[in-house]
Amino acid sequence: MRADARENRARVLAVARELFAQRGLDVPMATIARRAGVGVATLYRRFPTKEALVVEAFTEQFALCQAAIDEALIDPDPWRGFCTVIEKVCVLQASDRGFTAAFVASFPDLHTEVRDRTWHGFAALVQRAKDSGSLRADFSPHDLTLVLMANGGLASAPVEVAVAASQRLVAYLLEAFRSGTDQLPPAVPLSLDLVLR
Amino acid sequence: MRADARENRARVLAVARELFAQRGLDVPMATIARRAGVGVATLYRRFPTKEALVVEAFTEQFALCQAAIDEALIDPDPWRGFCTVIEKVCVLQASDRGFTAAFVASFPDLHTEVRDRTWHGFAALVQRAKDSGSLRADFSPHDLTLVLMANGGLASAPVEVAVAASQRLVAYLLEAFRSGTDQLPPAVPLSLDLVLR
DNA sequence: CGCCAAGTGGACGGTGCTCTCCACTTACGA
DNA sequence: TCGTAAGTGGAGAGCACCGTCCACTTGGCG
Repeated sequence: MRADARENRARVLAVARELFAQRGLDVPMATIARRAGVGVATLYRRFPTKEALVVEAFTEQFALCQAAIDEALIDPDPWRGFCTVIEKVCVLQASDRGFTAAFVASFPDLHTEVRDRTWHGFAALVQRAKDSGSLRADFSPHDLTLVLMANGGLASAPVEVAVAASQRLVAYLLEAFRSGTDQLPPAVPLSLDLVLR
Repeated sequence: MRADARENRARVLAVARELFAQRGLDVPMATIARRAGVGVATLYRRFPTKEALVVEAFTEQFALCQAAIDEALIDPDPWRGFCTVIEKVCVLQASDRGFTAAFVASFPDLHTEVRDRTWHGFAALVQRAKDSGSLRADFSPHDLTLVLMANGGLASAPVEVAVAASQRLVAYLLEAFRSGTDQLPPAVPLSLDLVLR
C-alpha cells in the first residue's frame, strides 16, 4: 500500500470516529470524506461499505469492553470488579453517540468469536459477585443487556449531559443490584440478537 | 366536513396509531395512506405535515400520562402513587414504539401549556413521597426524565420483550429510589429541551 | 528519469422519502 | 335531479443518501 494512501486511510478513520462519536452513525459518507480531505471514491476504496467503516471505527471500543471484563475478573474484590465493568462500559457508551448503534450494527459480524467470550466472562463475574454475597441472587446476566439498552437511551442528549446522566443512572442501578430486598419481575433473556431486530 | 371525508380521516388516524406503535415513527406516509385505503394527497389534506399527524396520533397517550399523575396525587399512599405513575408511563412507553419519538418530536408544540402542568404535578408527587419518608431525599424530579430516557432505550426490542424488560428495569429503579443508602452523583437537569437536540 | 500500477475525485445512477399539483369524482343542499 | 364545492388519487418535483464509474494524477521502483 502506498504511503499517501495509508495516510489517507488513517485520516478517514480518525474523522469517522470523531463524527460518529459526536453525531451518531447517520453522518453521510460524503461528509466524512470532505472532512478528511478526500473524495468519496477514496473512502469506498478502503471501506467497501458504510458498515465496514463503522465496524472498523469501533473495534477499539469493543476491545476496551473486553479488556474491562478481563481486568475485573482479576480484581480481588468481586463486587468492585462487577461495578467497575458496568461503570466503564456505560461511560464508554454515553460518551460516544455511535457506540450502541455500532454495537448492534456489527453484531452479525462479531458473531460467536468475540461475543461468547465476552458473555462468558461477564457470567463468571456475576457468579463470583453472587458467591461473595454482594450481588443479589436473582440478578441475571441478561440484566447486563438491560443496563446497556437503558443506558443507550441517554445517547440522544448532548455528550456531557449524557455522561452525567449515565453516572447517576448507573449509581441507582448498582444500588438496586446490591441490596436485593424486593421481589423482581422475571429476568428477560435479552440476547442482543433480539435487539438487532 | 363531508361524511366520507370524516370517515377517511378517522381511518387514517387509526392506521397511523397502529403502525407507529408497531414500527416506530419512520413509517412512510405512503404506507399509512395505502393501508388506510386512501391516496397520499388525502392524507396531506387532513394533516399538513407528517409531524402534525404524529402529534395528533399521540395526544391520547399524552393525556393518559397527565391523567396518571392527577390520579396519583389523589392516592392516599404517596409512595404507591409515585410508583404507579412511573410504572404506568413506562409501560405506555415500552408498548408503543413511537411514543418516545412522538414525545420529543411534538415538544415544541405542547410548549408550556401541558408541559408545565405535568411537571408541577410530578414535582408535587415527589415532594409528597419525600415528606412521607418513603422516597429518598436526594431524588430529583429531573430523575423522571432520566427514567423516561432510559426506559426509551428498550424500545428497539420487539414490543412484548420491551414491556417485560421495562417492568424489570422499573422494579430495579424503584427499589433504588426508595432505599437511598448510598451517595449519588448529582442530579442532571435533563429538561426535555436538551434531549430534543 | 520515466513508466505504470496504484491511487484519486467528482459526476452520476439508483433508491426511498416528504410533500405538491392538478385533472377527475362525488356527496349533498336546493 | 343537478350544480358545485368539497374531496380524491396518483404522478412527479425536490431532496438526501449510498455506492459506482471512469478519466485523470502521482508515488516510487528499476
